[in-house]
Amino acid sequence: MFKMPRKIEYALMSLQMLNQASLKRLTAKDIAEKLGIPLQVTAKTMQQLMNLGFVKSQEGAKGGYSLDYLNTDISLYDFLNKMQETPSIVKCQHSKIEMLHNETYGEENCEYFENCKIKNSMNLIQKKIEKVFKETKLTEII
Amino acid sequence: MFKMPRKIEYALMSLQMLNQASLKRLTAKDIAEKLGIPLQVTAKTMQQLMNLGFVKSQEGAKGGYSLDYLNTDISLYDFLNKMQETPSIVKCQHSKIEMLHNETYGEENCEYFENCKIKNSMNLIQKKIEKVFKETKLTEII
DNA sequence: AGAACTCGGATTAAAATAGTCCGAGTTTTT
DNA sequence: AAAAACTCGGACTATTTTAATCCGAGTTCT
Repeated sequence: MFKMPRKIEYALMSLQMLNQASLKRLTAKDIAEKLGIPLQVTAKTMQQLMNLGFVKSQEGAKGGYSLDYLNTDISLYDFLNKMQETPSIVKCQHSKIEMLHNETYGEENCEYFENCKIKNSMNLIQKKIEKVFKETKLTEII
Repeated sequence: MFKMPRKIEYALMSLQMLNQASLKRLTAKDIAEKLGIPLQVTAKTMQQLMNLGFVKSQEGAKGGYSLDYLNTDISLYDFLNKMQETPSIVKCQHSKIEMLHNETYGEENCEYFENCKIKNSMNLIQKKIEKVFKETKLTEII
């Protein structure tokens, strides 16, 4: 349990490679081959990173991706959020996070919410987990 | 991401209810109805908790379950392990944990292991997550 | 014009998770 | 002794989530 989605791993590994390449541009193919990740998957990942502003892209021949250093100085927590991933150990915690994103979830997101006697404890753990991700900087990883 | 399996939630909620019932025995049906969890699922959960020694069972009419206080004084981390759940944020971390259980996994459990440049950072985060679960006692939750 | 790229929607495959079914055994009650 | 009220546990099915692929289109360099 508690596995990160592969798309997050792919994103982090790709960002790391771009960071090491410094100003040099790398194509999705370059990255895919060096890491051993399927090209199509890498391409998709790069596009998402592009849309979120973590990398800059250059289309066409001689094109490729380079790191956008301006936007990498954030916490892993914020990075995950931007990648549409929210670390939430139980459903009722997830709904709280989603609400920040203006989704229409209530705490009743969990069908057991009313009779649940462990939610306070879960909330405590949730906070500690969040703390770990908030304390970790993206730049420490890549 | 990072959701706990429902079977863990069910187990914790059930243990909490048994704890509150103190010495009184509760049937799977009692627990299922009060919590709103399907009976079959609750029954399965209770059996697992029984096999692991967290609860004592009495078969037949007037039977049911009661908490085995002797075995509840452990960390949430150990509880999860016994329930066959290992909090591991990435595959290569998971393999390490599995090895403690004498499974035949290597670090190559992850196909990207060799070229992966983020595994050290992931390991650091993994350790912090583990710490949270090791510091939390089962008795604090139930 | 052609080669080498990125863009992004749509689809499909695979895996993990959750829930159900059902026959059997045990203990109390009538 | 039979019925009722339970637990036991294997096998199965459904659902959801996650991962991977397909493919037509647009951009830039040579």
